[in-house]
Amino acid sequence: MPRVEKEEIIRALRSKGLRVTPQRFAVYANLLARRDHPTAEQILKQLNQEVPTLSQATVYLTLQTLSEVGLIREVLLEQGVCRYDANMAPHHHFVCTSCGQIIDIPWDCLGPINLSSLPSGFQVERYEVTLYGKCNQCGDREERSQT
Amino acid sequence: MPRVEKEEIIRALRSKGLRVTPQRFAVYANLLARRDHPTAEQILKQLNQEVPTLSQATVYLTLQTLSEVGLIREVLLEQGVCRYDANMAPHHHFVCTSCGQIIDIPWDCLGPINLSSLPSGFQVERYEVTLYGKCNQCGDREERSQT
DNA sequence: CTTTGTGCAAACGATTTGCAGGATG
DNA sequence: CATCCTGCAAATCGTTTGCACAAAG
Repeated sequence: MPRVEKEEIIRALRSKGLRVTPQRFAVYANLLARRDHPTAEQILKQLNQEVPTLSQATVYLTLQTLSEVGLIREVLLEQGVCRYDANMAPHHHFVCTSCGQIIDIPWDCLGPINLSSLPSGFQVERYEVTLYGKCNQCGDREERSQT
Repeated sequence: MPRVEKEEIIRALRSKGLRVTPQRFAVYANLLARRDHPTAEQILKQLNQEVPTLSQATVYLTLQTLSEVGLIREVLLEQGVCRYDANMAPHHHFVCTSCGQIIDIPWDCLGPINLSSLPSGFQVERYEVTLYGKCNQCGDREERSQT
């Protein structure tokens, strides 16, 4: 769990012109501490154990706000739910087709993509790769059952 | 508009064990003829001009069915809506950050991705790249306004 | 004829909104 | 103390479901 300094979180929020409220702090800190790309509901559920009164609307609104100012990003990989990620470093995603788990893949694990034969007229600002397959655990499980 | 033979559509549906109904035919044919990754609602709206009585539920259900049997695929690139694509050839997507347009990028326009330095334990079955930037029209527009 | 598909309307789940009171800078 | 944020509940939006009837093979 990458512990992030309180001060750093406060600085980040202030730097975007956002007021530091206990709710906003809690949501952002929670997301920074997780690597599982939670949904708004999952964040709410987990936080309600620590900060008993955190309203649903606030979580949704806060995530939207943080996303707008660029402190977090949306991860859209399944129909119907929006997941969030506080890892703003460019990176790719691996989606396990068995368990649905989403794993961050550091940018340098995939070589740079050659865009030179892209039809002209496209100005690419950024890109990301989504890999689909079996994760460590699901791959192992499959092998064992085939034996 | 890539015209697809009626017979071919019927054959495709039958090959998946699906009955050929006017509604199913219309939805699939419509999606095959479009390159704009429409939402269920957009398909419904367009078809209701030709086939006046096509219910909302049928469109949603049909898209779900076609997606399950592998004749079409879901495209999840914005929060809250599911778009569909009848182009089943592997390909990438370009998303215009100005107009939101989604454009298919043929597989061969991007060189193969080097997966060799991926941490072990990942069995990649397939992948796709999402490019973000300015499309032809939006890029031009921007240049002109800067002059 | 058996089974699968359709239409309708109600149900649903995730997310958003309006508004009044509360906290931040 | 002006502004921004929160909580609550109701509203909204995309999608799904139950059920009775209709159509496909």
